[in-house]
Amino acid sequence: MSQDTSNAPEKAYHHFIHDEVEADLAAGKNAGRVHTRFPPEPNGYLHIGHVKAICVNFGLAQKYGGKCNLRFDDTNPAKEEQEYVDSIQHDVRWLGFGWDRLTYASDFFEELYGYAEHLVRTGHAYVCDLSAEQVAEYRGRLDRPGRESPYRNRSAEENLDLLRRMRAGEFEDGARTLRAKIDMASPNPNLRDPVLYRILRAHHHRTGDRWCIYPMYDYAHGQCDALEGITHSVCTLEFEIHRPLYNWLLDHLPVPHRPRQIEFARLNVTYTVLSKRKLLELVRAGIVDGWDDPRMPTISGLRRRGYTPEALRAFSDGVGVARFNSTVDKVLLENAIRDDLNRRARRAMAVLDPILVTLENFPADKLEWLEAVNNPEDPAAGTRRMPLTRQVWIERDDFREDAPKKYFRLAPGKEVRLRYAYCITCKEVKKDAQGKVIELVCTYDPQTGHGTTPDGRKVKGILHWVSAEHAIEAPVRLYDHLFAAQFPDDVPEGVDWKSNLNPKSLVKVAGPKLEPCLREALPGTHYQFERLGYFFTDPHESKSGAPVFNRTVTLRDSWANIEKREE
RNA sequence: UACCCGGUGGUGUAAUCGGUAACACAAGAGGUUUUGGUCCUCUCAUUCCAGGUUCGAGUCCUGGCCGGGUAACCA
Repeated sequence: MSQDTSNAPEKAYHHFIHDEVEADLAAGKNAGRVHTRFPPEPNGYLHIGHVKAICVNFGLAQKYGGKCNLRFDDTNPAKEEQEYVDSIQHDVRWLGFGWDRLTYASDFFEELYGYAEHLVRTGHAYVCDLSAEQVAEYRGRLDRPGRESPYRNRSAEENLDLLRRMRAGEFEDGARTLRAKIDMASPNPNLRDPVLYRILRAHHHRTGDRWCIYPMYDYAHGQCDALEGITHSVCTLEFEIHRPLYNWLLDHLPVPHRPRQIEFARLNVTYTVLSKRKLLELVRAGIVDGWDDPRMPTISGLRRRGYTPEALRAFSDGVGVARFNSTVDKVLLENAIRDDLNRRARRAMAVLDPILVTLENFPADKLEWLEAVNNPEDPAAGTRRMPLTRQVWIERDDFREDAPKKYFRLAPGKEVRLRYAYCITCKEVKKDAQGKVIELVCTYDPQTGHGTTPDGRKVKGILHWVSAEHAIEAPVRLYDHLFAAQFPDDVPEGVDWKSNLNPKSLVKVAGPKLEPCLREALPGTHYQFERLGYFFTDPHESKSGAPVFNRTVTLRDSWANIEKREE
């Protein structure tokens, strides 16, 4: 099992599945083996919810010196595609995990079919001629028992003949099914003679047109687990009610091994949706720019946004594993990436909404190079030099004509420091015809280099800036969460969940002014734009010498909190 | 309305055989700081309710209340 260890070791954590596994180990089960599997259906891209499932399954294998398979649950050819198979493998690897075996449920179609004949021969399954609607009707309701199918008591010989003819393609799609013979009165609907095989003429991404009958998830999953030697089949809570069927099948089949299903609560995160159906809808409707749009909660979207495998894994470990459905605050995800990038991202200056500052006592022909630290958290990152000239850009938000009480940035008559450079005092405000501030005339104090002041006066405000003469421009995209509502799914009857989309989830910055060193930013590089946030050069759209910056996440902004509170 | 599962601070998780509520994030207060970032310190719950067993209950029992899941020839 491979794992990226480029970062600090992740904190050890413990959850109830560890207890279960350890109890099995202590009881001497499975000859001390631990073997899990991550079983995605290749019908969409993996998202942050899968990150948790991946970390749990591969994590279990790592912790107990076991193995973990990647298994594609491809029993429904109508929905599954090779594109998804490829993206899933790529995402799992990128997250830092390597599987023991790569399998497909379809690898076992022949064995699965053999087991079906076994069930027929032993009188535990029958071919049913009821239509889908009739099956549903015969199944009864949640609070009412079902009725037995009139085909339930066919002889084993007849069933075997019909099953073989189903496989041979003698019947129309949907004409018959193979059903387990269990209990139509069971309070658990999964046990009311569940369908095991359906007739479906669809081209399968791996088996092509070899089969016209396909096993249902419930029938395939446990048997695949058994055939792969899986010891702990970890899945989400909604499969809990399927466990009796999972066990019933294993009880009635000559499987080589006995796996065990354990369920945990799937992950939910605020300000996003995590259902594949909805994500697909966003992609198909063109609301986002594909599965890897940086606003998508998909692994590929997060990657393009600038999230790192380490941050995603740390987030996953941090949310814990339990049997209680909960929704995690998205700030946990944001903090995970801030924490990681704080340590590794190089700093640079970028002014996104510029105002021109003219330093009236700075000679027009003077150019001064100032040393700036690349990463205060990592001395090995070294330093760089920034050019200072008579005119510089500063952030519009760093100037107020009428400064609020606790505002210690620039205002008329006030003094601030230009980071790594000198202290400046605002002398004059120039506006255009509409009253918009277009230029600030300031003086600089040449005695205030290197963070000092000659008289020891405190200058609290520190601004990022870029030389107007040297600034470069490049596309900068500010991403925010895709939905404006904390729980986008939570809409009243008849209201479209898409009405909760955040209209400002993507803002393209008009004329950013960037520090010249950023021109050389390579695709796929993390930066911190000081005082603003972490940015990532888009791996697809950046070209050498022409970077495109995606905002991964803003920096924590305690000033914004103060200002909000003061209102 | 049936069956199954669950309920610990604002959020998410902890708490060996029942032994006297921990951690992270958020929020608030303060300190350090040439990023209002980072970092450091402090503050913030009698564990859904009611009974019961016990020297002792978040952990066990009973009854309520609340939440989630389940009626695809989807996974």
